[in-house]
Amino acid sequence: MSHNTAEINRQLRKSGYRVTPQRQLILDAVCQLGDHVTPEAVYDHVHRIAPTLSRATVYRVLHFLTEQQILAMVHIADGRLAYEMAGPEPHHHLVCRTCDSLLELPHSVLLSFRLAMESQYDFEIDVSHLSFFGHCTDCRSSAGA
Amino acid sequence: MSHNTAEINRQLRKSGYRVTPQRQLILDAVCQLGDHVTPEAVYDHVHRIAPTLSRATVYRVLHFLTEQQILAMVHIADGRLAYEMAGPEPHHHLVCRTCDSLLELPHSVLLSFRLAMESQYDFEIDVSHLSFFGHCTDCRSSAGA
DNA sequence: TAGTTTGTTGTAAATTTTTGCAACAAGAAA
DNA sequence: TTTCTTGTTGCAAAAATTTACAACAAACTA
Repeated sequence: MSHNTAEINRQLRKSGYRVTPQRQLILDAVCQLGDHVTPEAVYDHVHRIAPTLSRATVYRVLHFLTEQQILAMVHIADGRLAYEMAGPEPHHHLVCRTCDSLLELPHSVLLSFRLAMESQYDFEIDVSHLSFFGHCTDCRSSAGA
Repeated sequence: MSHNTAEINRQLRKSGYRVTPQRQLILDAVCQLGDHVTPEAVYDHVHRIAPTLSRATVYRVLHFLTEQQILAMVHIADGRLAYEMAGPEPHHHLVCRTCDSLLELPHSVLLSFRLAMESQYDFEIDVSHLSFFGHCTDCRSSAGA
């Protein structure tokens, strides 16, 4: 848990948005809860602190903070969504379809791929976060075959 | 629309599953409706033909056919899910976030990336379909900056 | 073809996520 | 501090997705 609150608040106000207690609570929650935080986990967490804070607000704020690039949207198993802090250094995930484990992928391994798409297709891939699905070491070896 | 019905049916029965009219209708629908078919689009389509076919069945069958690798799950914008036929020839998409255009990516450009993940992380990426989001040539040049 | 097994479906309810709208309140200005 | 504008929130309802369970029916066997 360590985001520059002052800087984020300045950024929001500068863009004409407001800094509300709800937004701060939700941002803190994602920050504290870690790498792939589900909306429900955020709601459970903030609801203890602010019982009137509604689910609708959780969803809206998560979406909003993602648009502001303060959070990043993460695809976890079976098409579910989660969120995490959007650090200055993007990272990505290898998601195991069998055991749902997440493996972090450093941004560097995607740079060449991104450059290739840019030079070959003149297409600029948004790499704030990517998830790749497949099967991890353990599940592959225990799958028989 | 051209999937080998007989072969698929044989595959299902061999695995102990059943070939039902609902499954065939839903598979046909995805096939006809093309790339990135949403559950709702499937439901609208099959519901005209079989009014009693329920939404629950649509969701269940889409999930089931994906597990059987007959369909592929596709992530479309803002975390929504869609489906398409999982052909023997995987292909991928560059999805423009501005104009929604689709650019097809031949499977070959992903092979080296996939091999890298396998050798470096011992993780086997499922590449039946991948979507990358970003911005295409046209939208990048007209976006100013 | 009739009988049996058990995978599937439809219904309805539970969950999850989104949305309309009136009341509220953050931030700017006076 | 008070006032004003309008971005935000909470509520409740709508929409999307999942799940429990009894009835149904696909596929196998005789």
